[in-house]
Amino acid sequence: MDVGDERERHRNYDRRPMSVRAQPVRVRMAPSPTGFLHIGGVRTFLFNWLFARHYGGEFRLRIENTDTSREVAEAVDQIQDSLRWLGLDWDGPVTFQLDRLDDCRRVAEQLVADGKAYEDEGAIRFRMPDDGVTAWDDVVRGRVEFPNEKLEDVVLVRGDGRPTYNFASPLEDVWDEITHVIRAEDHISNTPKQINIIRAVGADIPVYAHVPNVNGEDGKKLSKRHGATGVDEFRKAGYLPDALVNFLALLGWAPDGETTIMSRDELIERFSLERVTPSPAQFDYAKLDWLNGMYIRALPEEEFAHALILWLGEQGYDWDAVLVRKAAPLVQEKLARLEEFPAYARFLFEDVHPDPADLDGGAPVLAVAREALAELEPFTAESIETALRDVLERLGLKPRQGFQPIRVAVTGSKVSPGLFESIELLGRETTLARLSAAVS
RNA sequence: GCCCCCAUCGACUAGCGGUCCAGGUCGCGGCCCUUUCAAGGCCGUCGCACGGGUUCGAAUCCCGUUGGGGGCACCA
Repeated sequence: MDVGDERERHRNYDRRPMSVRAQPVRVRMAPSPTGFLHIGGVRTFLFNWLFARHYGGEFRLRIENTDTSREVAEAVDQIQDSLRWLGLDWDGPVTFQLDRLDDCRRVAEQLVADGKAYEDEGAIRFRMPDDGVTAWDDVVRGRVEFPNEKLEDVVLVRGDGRPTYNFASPLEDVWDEITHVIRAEDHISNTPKQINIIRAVGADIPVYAHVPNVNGEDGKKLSKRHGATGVDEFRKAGYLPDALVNFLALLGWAPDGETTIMSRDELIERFSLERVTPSPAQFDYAKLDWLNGMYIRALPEEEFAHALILWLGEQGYDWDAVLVRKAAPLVQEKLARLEEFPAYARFLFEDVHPDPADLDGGAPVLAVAREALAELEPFTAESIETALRDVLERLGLKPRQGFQPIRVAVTGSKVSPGLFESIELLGRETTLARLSAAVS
C-alpha cells in the first residue's frame, strides 16, 4: 500500500460520523510538571483539544511526574490555571504517572518472563527487533519508517524500580484507551520504540499524529530570549485568551487559505488533523498583537471594560473600577494588548508631570483654553470641542499646533486618548488646575 | 557520526498535474482620513531553495543536492 492510500485511509476514518466509528475518540495531553506551561506546548494542547471537541470525544490530562517534590505540586497547579485561563477544559480527573508505577513494574516483569525483556545491571531492558522496519501511518506526515537495527534496547525500568518515560507513557495510553496520540514532532523518534512496546504487551497501536514544532522568530526553538514563552507571561502582557487560542490554532493549521479570525466554536467545527502542516512554524509576535487588537476591538464595551478591570487587578493596580469603566471606551480602539492601557489612561488616576519641552511654548493657548473651559456649561466632550476649536480659531492656530500643548498639559503626554473625551472624563476642576500649572 | 522530519513572499499559510506569469492574512512602503497615537480605507512591495527526471503539461509526482530542525540517556 503506498503513502497516498494510507493517508486516504486516515482521512476516511476521521470523516466517518461518530455513530459508525468503533470507539469514540480519546486523546490526552501529558505534560511533565517541570514548570510553567510553555506556549509551544499549549499549541499541541490546543490541537488535541480541538480534535477531541470536534469529534465529541474525550480530552484527558495526565501528569507525567516521576517524583513528588513540592515544586511539582505547584507546577501542576500552574498548568491547570493556565489551561483554565485559556478555556481548554479536560475530561475526567487529572491522573498522575506516579500512581501507576507498580502496574508498570508488573508489566515489565511479565515481559521478562515472556522473554521480551531482560535484566541488565538491575534495570530491565526491552528486546527490540533486530531486523525489518517499524512503521506507522502518521496522520500529518504519511508513512514513517525506522529500520529496526537502529532501535536500541531501551530501559523499561530503572535500577531503582522507576519506569522510564518510553515505557510508562505508551502503557498509560493503552490503559487509558487513547485512540489518537497527538504530540509534537520531537517525539517522532520515540514512536517506533513505543510501538514495539505496545505490540509486546498485546495491545492495539493508537493513531499517531506528530504536529510541527513552534519556533522562535529566528527559526530556533522558542526560548526566553524570544520574549514571552510561558502562558502566564502572555496573560500578564494582556493578551485575550480567545485571541491567543485563535493565533495558536493558525500555527501549523489553516482551514483554507482565507480565514484567519475564528471563534472557538468555529475552530472546533473546522479543525481537522489532516490539514495540519508537517513543517515547523515560527511564532510571530507582531501578528499576535494584530489579532489581539482585533479581538479587543470586537469586544462589547462592557466586556472590554471587564477584561481591563480584571487585568488591572491581577497586575496590582488599585485604580477605581468606575473610572476604568468610563475610560475603557476611550482606548478600546487603540490597544493591541491590555498592558498598554496604563500608558494611555494613567493621567486619569495619577498626577501628571508634563515635560516643559513638550509644551512647546504653548502657554498662550493654555491660558486662553483655561479661560474658555472655566465657565463652560455643560462640560461635555462635544461642548469642550466647540469651545476649544473656537479658541484655536481666535488665536489663528492649526489644530495640531493648538491641541498638542493642551494635550501635554492635561494628560502629561504627547500621546493620549481623544482630547475632548479625556478632558470631560478628567473633570473641570482637575483640567483647570493642570492648565494653570502648565502656564506657570 | 548515525537515524528521522521538514522545505511556497520577511512571517503564518492556500495550492494535493492544466483554472497559478501563485491567492489570503500579518509585517513592510505609499496615499487618504485625522487633535496625538492608534484604528479604518485604498494602493503597492515580496515567494514556489537548487539540479535532474516523469509527463503533452509540475509549486504540485520521483530521485539527488543544499539548507533548516529533531532524536540517538537508568530525562520527559
